[in-house]
Amino acid sequence: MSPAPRTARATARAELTRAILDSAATQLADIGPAALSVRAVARDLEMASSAVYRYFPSRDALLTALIVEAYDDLGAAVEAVERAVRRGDLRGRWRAIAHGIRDWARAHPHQYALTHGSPVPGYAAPADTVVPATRVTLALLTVLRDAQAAGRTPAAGPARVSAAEKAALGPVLAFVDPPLSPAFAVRGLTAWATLFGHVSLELFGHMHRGVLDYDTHFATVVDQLGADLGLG
Amino acid sequence: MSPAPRTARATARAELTRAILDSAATQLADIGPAALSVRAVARDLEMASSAVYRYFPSRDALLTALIVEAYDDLGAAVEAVERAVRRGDLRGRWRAIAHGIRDWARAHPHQYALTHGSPVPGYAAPADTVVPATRVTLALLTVLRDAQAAGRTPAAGPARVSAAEKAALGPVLAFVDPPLSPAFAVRGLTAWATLFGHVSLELFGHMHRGVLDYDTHFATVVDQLGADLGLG
DNA sequence: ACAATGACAAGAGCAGTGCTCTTGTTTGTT
DNA sequence: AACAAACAAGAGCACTGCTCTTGTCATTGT
Repeated sequence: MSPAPRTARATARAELTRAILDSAATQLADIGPAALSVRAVARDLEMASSAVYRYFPSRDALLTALIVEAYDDLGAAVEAVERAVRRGDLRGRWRAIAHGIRDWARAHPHQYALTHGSPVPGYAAPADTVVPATRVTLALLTVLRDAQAAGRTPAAGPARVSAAEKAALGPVLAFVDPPLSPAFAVRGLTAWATLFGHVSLELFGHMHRGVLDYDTHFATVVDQLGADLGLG
Repeated sequence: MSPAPRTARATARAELTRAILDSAATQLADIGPAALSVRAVARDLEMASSAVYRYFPSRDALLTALIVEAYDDLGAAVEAVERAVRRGDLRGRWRAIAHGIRDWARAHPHQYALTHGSPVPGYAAPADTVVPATRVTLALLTVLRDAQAAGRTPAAGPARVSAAEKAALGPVLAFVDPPLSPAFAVRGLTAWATLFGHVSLELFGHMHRGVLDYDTHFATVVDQLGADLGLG
């Protein structure tokens, strides 16, 4: 993370690192994470496979870099569509985030599988990935915070949240400032799970193809969740 | 699927097939699906790797068999806990199903990843898997049907379901008899997505470890969904 | 009872993988 | 100019899924 001197060698290294990532990203989008091969990347760049290991110490490290990029790409996409909505239009912002997630996932199924599918076996997501992974969660929580600040309250649901659950929520409440009320947080986390559950079930082929019109149904669910959250 | 003659050869084949599946299942639970190796299975059974291919034409076929077994295992586990609840206790049945899914997933994380995680790359789930995959969905829909028959109605949510959404729901309504009302189906599908979304986010490490007490929070969410469904 | 047929196990082998080690070259620093 | 670090390339190891060939056994038809 140091500024890296602008020597010929340093710029060459930076360029090659990017080239490796780009080639890997292309392969990832084409054939999926498990079939990603450092030898194939090396072939694509017309270099020796052993040379790639000078830039990424292992295949997993390369995969990790791709995961970080995917999270960032998703985060940027969601933030972009959400930013385009008038601040006061809480329902619109919620809709933008929800559909933004699904649209991105459908456009980048392999990346979505990498970030939100089963973790690559024998591979534990390193710390580098958690910060970029937070971006869309933060966008969602921010909308909830604004809703709370605007005096909205979750429409339905158990009136009061048990003390145990309040404790269970813990630091989640303080992810935004001012902190979320437990009731809002519970509904918010539920909506979050519903969103990703829906996208996962759709993308991973669990909603029997042809039996359901995803576009329509997802829109219905999103609006329902929005209503549950008291956004409109 | 033919009754298979009871010759010495046939029984030997059946036994070896089972032995292969058992060894593969053990490996799967240990090291995950991607690391599952037919050569390792062959080593475990002290046979030539090429001999395994006489029983399963490819590694994917072996994986498919394991997926079917996993779905059946999950289905059986959920049905077992649900059956233990008094029929009239709709909320209890719902809770049993929900917690049954999560408990099974936590006890068999690799199997869960196989069934509900990202599909193994370059691998499309064949038709054999869809029937066993339906078991838990059917259990959930049956509870909803019974709730509907008992006069319950979804607590919250948009009063009426749009015509487009009714059409989108399509055959899902008729999965049980008598068919589900659209309002119930929407809520039910949403709850279904929330359930699996929650379990996936928890198991795949997206809910920041330590920040949330899963046991308590999941119970809260389940009860909230139950209330949304009008089950108590 | 015998011979033909099919199922089977085993081994060698191919093409591919991640990764390491060694060798020789280029670049940047003192 | 001298030295050290960074680099590319190649060979090689151990592994993978899978195929093909060879030889053996059980089952079946005559």
